[in-house]
Amino acid sequence: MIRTRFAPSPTGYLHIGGARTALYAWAFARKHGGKFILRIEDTDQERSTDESVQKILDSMKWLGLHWDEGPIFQMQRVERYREVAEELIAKGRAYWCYASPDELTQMREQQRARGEKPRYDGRWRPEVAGNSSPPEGVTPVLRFKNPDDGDVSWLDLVKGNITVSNRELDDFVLLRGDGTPTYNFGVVVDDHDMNLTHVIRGDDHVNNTPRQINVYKALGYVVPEFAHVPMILGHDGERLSKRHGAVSVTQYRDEGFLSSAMVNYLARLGWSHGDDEIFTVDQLVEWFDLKNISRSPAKFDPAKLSWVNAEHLKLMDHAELVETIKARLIEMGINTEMGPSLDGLISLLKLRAVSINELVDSAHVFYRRGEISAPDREKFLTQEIKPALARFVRELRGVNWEPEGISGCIKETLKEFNLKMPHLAMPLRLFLTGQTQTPAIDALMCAYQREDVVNRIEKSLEEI
RNA sequence: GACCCCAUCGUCUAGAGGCCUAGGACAUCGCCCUUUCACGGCGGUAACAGGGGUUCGAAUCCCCUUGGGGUCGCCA
Repeated sequence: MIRTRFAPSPTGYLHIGGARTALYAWAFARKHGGKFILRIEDTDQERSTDESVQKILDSMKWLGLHWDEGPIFQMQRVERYREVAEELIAKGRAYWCYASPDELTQMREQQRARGEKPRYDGRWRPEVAGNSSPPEGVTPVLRFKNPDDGDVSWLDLVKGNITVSNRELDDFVLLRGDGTPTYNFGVVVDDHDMNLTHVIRGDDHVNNTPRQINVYKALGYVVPEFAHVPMILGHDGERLSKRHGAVSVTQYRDEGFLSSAMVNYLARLGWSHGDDEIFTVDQLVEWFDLKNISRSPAKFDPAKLSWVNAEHLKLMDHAELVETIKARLIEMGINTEMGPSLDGLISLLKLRAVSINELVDSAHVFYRRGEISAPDREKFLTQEIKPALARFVRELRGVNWEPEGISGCIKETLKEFNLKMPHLAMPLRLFLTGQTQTPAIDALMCAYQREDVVNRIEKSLEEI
């Protein structure tokens, strides 16, 4: 049984990069009929907040990344980490270190000054410190006794073979002064206890993996499979962060993006299934394979996300879309009964919109009597076209209320008065919406009730 | 600086030695459709980072260079 997890730290919102990693772990579990577990890594008491937990949960639910177990909070498992720590001490693979933070900072500065890689020098290893007595007033941390020689290597399911020399690793902290576990320790205990078979996580953890593998081995645990997913970069080629604009998942939701489009775009960013661009969540699950995850980092492209969203808008269930827009319009205090049929209107507008918000914006002008601007009035509503409009509205009463019928009526009037299309179409657009940019005038008029259109034109004519 | 990883159009990618005169998508440009704005249709510009090998043959394998990303915390 395949078991994967997503293990965010609740120190902010769920961003695009984290969401993609979660998506891959989720899709992999679903594809293989396994379980997907959510774990909250809240051992950093300073920065973790309940608010962040809620934001992350909300984002995942919105994306449809439902978890089978959890959320499991690490802070509720501190006893367990202590227990495993004791085990490590008993095995001679962990020891207490009394070096103060200042002392360590100084040590690293000196190493850097010498051009060396900053690393703990093992000054409190039993064989180094001997029986020297601990200094007063320092609460010790527990350190892992890393092997001195040899290599650590694993077959990464995304990146292939990776090897790191133990000489590059130092004795990292397992337990902080306050007894809470550090990331590299908690992760191993949890991933083992939760029977995870595949650890799918961000690229930034590649360097932590050899340390963790050493802990697995020291404890006699089975080492899981690892798959390190490359980061998502901003347009400038640097790691995606707040200064790159919208990077939180919920922000895209609030801007009117569809979760199906978000999932589609995120999945496609750094993963491929041939030339397929637009697909559903079900297709993603069916097609998903770690082998097809790209090994290099990808740049986030908002323009393509917009295109994907527009495509999903067209694909989405129409009735559901209409309901969504209707709810939003009602929220704005707009009565959708007074005006064109929303169903028909959305059919026209959704072909040109990128997001739900844009659709709401473009739809709402059809339900309020838009003021015609002075320049538009002067340009399009001239005395010359008044007779043509008067004639047109009379004819309108008798036409077949279909785009073809209306269009025929427009053309006949144009011919009779020797006018061009804009002479009629622009005033009609203004009468109905106050706007000059609308969908095709015949289809648009058809979305309204005939009586409504006739009344509006007649009333407007009086004002010319 | 040290270590790890990566490298095909501006961007996301297809490509697992001959199917590649390198395909698709977004973006961009042009034309058509439309006497509104879009959508749509058609077409164009545009890439194997460089240098060495291996091979009858290399975008695909190896090495070096260059470039990019990541990591070096009592953050995760």
